[in-house]
Amino acid sequence: METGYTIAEVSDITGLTAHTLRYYERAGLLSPPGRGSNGHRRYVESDLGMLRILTRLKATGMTIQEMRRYAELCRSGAATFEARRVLLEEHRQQVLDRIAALRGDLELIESKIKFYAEGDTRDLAGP
Amino acid sequence: METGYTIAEVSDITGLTAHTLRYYERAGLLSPPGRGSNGHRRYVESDLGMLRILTRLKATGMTIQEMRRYAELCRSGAATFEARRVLLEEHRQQVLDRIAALRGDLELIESKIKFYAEGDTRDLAGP
DNA sequence: GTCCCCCTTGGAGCGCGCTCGAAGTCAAAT
DNA sequence: ATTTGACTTCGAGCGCGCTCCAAGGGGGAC
Repeated sequence: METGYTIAEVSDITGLTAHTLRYYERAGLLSPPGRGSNGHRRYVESDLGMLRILTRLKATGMTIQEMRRYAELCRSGAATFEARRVLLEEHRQQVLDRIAALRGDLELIESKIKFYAEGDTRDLAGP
Repeated sequence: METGYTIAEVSDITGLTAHTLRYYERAGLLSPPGRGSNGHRRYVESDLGMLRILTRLKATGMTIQEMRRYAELCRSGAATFEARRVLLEEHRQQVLDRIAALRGDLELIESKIKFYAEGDTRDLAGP
């Protein structure tokens, strides 16, 4: 038995398809993993750690480009800790801003819901 | 002077390009507006009202397909008030769920920020 | 041997939501 | 009369993030 995880195992663990995992590698989000004696990819724990944070970044709206930038910093060693922190803090702020914007957008939607709930035929700007 | 707004005026008001406004019409989000004597589109207040809600729906992640469904209900008259309310309430819940998910995703990102801020070289799962 | 299944690569294709370009019409200004 | 400029239609093109396909290899079970 070889050490590490096959692409299928990582797919099961992360919920990403094998196709997507190879795509992430091509896109520079994931450093090319080692290979087993049969030439198949063998992923290790740190790959899983990277995928965990990448999926959170993606879920919060980070683009592939920005994720690549983060991944590049990670590959450049501990000297980039500060740059990574800054990058993540900027992203954090963007997410907070987006949550605030969503709340604002919800207000109009909720006023519309109220309008429909009241069956209010008075004028409230058509649709 | 003809009544209503030209496509350029609506573009200015909404921030959507004229191209996008025509696209929304093609896509069934906006009922075809009236035309001036020169054949140009003349938008009216209710079109602006529709665009206001559409932009909020879009900003909160609704797809064009779903917006078309809403627009179709709007075109079908007051009998669809209840259906529109249900549609908007379902969307509202999805947005609330998404906000909650974003908050959850932020937690991992923030733990990572903390890790980098402390320059903590102890093991905390690699990248 | 010969199934079967998982893996490999390279490259094409897709759905979304625009975005743009070409070619033409019309009205007002010069 | 010509130029300018805003509008019209139709259809193609684009960037993103996958998603899928074809063709092939390697290894275990029977």
